[in-house]
Amino acid sequence: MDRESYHHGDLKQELIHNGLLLLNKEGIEGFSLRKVASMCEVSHTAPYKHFKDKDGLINEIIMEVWKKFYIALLEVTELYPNEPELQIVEIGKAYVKFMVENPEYLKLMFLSDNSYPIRIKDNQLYGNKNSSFGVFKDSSERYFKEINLNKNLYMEKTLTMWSMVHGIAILIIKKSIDYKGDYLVLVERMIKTSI
Amino acid sequence: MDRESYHHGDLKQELIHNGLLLLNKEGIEGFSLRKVASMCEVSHTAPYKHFKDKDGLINEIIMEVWKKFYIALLEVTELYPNEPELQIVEIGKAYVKFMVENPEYLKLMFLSDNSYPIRIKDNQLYGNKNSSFGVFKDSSERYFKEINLNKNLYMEKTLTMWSMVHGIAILIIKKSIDYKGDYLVLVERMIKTSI
DNA sequence: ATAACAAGTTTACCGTGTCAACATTTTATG
DNA sequence: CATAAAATGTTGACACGGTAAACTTGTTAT
Repeated sequence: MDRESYHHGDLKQELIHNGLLLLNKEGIEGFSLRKVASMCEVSHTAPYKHFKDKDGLINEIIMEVWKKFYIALLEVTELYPNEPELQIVEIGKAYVKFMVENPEYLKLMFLSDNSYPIRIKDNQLYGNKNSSFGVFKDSSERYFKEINLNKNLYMEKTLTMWSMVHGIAILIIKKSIDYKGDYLVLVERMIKTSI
Repeated sequence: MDRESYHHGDLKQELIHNGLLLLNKEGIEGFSLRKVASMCEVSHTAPYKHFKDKDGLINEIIMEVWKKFYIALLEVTELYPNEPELQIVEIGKAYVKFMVENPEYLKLMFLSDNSYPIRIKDNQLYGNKNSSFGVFKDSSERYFKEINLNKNLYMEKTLTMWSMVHGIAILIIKKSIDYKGDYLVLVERMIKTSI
């Protein structure tokens, strides 16, 4: 203990921050509470004053990742306001790019149940505005309106494309696809095919 | 030790078998080599005579799961020989059904890299005959031939649909979709939309 | 001023993965 | 057939990691 003050100041945030670093470096397998604590230079049980247990910390880290993801998608849509078709393609590419650049994130997000589930009712989709899917749904439905698509097909089409982007990202990350080209080009072709 | 013979007989297979049971019961988090060993009534280090380490056992279990999956997909295609369109829909449904019935499997298969990656070369897909994707690709390409689809589109279309099925399965398992209906009906609609 | 609370630390315990050394059975070789 | 080697078990020990309990130090409120 050579901290100037006994109390740390903002340990909770620092634990989340360092936890994310550790996860990126060592993956979920190499992640341990004790390592994170030591990165913050506190004793190995200090985290328990801020999180119920290991999962408590991990869950907060995951929420952080979801937020980063949501922001990444939102940012690209804002680059092309009023061009929903372009937005859709760019969201798909941003999605894959995000996952390829942070392969560990996918595992993380995959660990916990999504806190903003997509609701389907009466053949209609309800996505939370603040969710990544919400961002996608907006663009998608604006595009469908633009091309005068039959409203009955909105749900299937949107869900199909979202699933597709979801799926292709996973195939790429999991190295289930062996492709010697730019994945983003592939994603673009796939989205345009299914649009 | 109250086994009649010192040697077990077929410990390796029994470890895989019990390991799969344990994974289904407790999930990957609750899985431990020592528990599996005790299920087989051997000492906690006996597994090391058959597997390099914990991952060694888990990997063999995962291969087992991939095999079950492949067989499940193959079986439904054999129900509808010479009806590639139906096959495609049924493969999609079987895929989702398999994952919904065994949610733990998805996590497992997701853990390791796929040993039969889909190769893309010169705008053409190469999937191993003995892989789940291979089964799908066959039906898909037969269908495209049937409807005289432009050959240049085979790759995108097939990959798009496979990704879509992949994605929807994950959305459902992860409870990212909140839908009060039969998921298989939803999957069927989605596939028919994108076909 | 001081009691209550928040946020640290130390210690201890248990479960787990894994290594090394030893035991028993089976198989191969002269 | 005998016996050495290989295969397959067991025991014991160790380090790591999660977590609970008891204790300490600082901060805040009365």
